[in-house]
Amino acid sequence: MTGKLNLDKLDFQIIQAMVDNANISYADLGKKLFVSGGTIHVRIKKMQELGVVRGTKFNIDFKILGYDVIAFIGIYLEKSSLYDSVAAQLKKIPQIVRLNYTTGNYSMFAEVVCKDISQLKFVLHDELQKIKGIERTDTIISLEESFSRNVLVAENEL
Amino acid sequence: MTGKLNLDKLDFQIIQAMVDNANISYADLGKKLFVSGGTIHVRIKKMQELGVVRGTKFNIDFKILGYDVIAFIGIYLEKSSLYDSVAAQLKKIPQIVRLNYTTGNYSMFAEVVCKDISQLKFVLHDELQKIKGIERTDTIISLEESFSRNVLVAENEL
DNA sequence: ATTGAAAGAGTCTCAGT
DNA sequence: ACTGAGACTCTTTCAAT
Repeated sequence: MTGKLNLDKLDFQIIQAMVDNANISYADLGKKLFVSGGTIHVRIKKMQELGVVRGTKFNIDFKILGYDVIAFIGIYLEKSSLYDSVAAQLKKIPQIVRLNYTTGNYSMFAEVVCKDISQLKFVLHDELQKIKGIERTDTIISLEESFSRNVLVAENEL
Repeated sequence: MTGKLNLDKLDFQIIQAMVDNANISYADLGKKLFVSGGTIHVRIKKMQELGVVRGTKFNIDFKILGYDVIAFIGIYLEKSSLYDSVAAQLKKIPQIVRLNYTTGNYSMFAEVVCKDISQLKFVLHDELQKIKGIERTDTIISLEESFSRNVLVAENEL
């Protein structure tokens, strides 16, 4: 699936430099990596065409905005064939920001972001209980996020 | 903590427009929101000063790069006072991209991103077993990510 | 493939409202 | 607080290597 991407050291260096902060200019990044700004541009264009670079995103501090309650919900389904139907219903709940189909302790695993505990309670007691096909759920509340980072791409290639 | 942020409808509209794709220009975004490009600029500058907007990030498709094995690890500690020491050791494992201190089924909850199952096996069997203070772990492997999105900011304010 | 420079587009500032 | 225009910086293209 990954096909022949043929990325070299410079490509990975560009990804590493921009993945957490894309504010540096091509000219400055070129200086840092000992190539011209034009080369940085060509490489990024190539990676966009390959689909490796999808674009840029705003980096928002949701905590400051008041969204500081994070919880994980492990979901047991009555039958695993109910996955698609339950997933569609979970997607309608805006506080659920991520959903994975999993193997191990749970059939599905969701991440929830809320403004406060009462909103979380609402999601768990009101929204989730409405959904048919869920046998039971385990709630894991995050008291603190120790760290969150991107996978370090090409540890070996550099 | 969140203090008086005093963000209005326009600020939230800007966040919503830029959080998933920050490539639109201030002039074009201004047209869409019926204000001038200069106003968009002032608002974003204000939100950067407030710390709400941290900057921009490259949006990378890690799956295309070959990082397509995602797993979650629930960790039981021997004593919860070991949290800081265990967290410091987990941070040294590059495949662990996120760690939360949790209440509920587990003491800690980690997310792992690997290139393949054998790399995951290495993290679980070799790296994790070395760490003192971990009683046992549950591994939840993601077979498929149904969706992943940002929290919808200010559902009520808009 | 990379470079350096020119053209085009975007950001940033500011005087006026 | 918003606007529009000018100054400035960055991106993008391209001929030359």
